[in-house]
Amino acid sequence: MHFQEIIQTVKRRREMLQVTQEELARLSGVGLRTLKQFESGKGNPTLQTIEKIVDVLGLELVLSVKKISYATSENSI
Amino acid sequence: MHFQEIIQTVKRRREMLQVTQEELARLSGVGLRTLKQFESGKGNPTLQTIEKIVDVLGLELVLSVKKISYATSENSI
DNA sequence: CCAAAAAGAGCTTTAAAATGCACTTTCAGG
DNA sequence: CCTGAAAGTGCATTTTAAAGCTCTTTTTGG
Repeated sequence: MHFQEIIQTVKRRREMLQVTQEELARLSGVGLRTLKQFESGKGNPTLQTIEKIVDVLGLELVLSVKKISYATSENSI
Repeated sequence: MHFQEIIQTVKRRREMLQVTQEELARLSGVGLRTLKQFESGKGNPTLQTIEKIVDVLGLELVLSVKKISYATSENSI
């Protein structure tokens, strides 16, 4: 899952749960500025920061074996 | 997947592939010191740094919905 | 339409990550 | 056993993340 995909997933999840950035920041104990930077793709947060954020969203970061991507067809998840 | 689990997974994968820390550092373009810090649990790398490392190991970071953990039985993966 | 909420963005300071270098300790194989 | 390789660790410097504050722009709902 590329960086951008992680960002989009987090953002969508937050919107789906109807949580504002400010609320998520507060609930996760992460700075609002940090969250904004992350969601806008301008940040590069540490693992611990990301874990805090995704935890509140009921998500988790998982390591898995990379999916094989075929040259011609890039089937989205 | 908690921080520690991610660390252990990366380390095990590296060992499984019989790659030294030095080689992995080189192949991933991450500093050797950074990798060592990470594997020893003393570092807290950024998302981009982690992605570089796991990429070389044929792994990827994925966001998934958190698994429900039952109170009494903590079944490992 | 309008006002409040939410998101976007600039700025600055502090803390921490990244990393090269050198040295020590542990491990593995001959 | 011994030696080289690999891993562990201290240190210092540079770069970057974290985050609070403020202001601007966009969005939303009445």
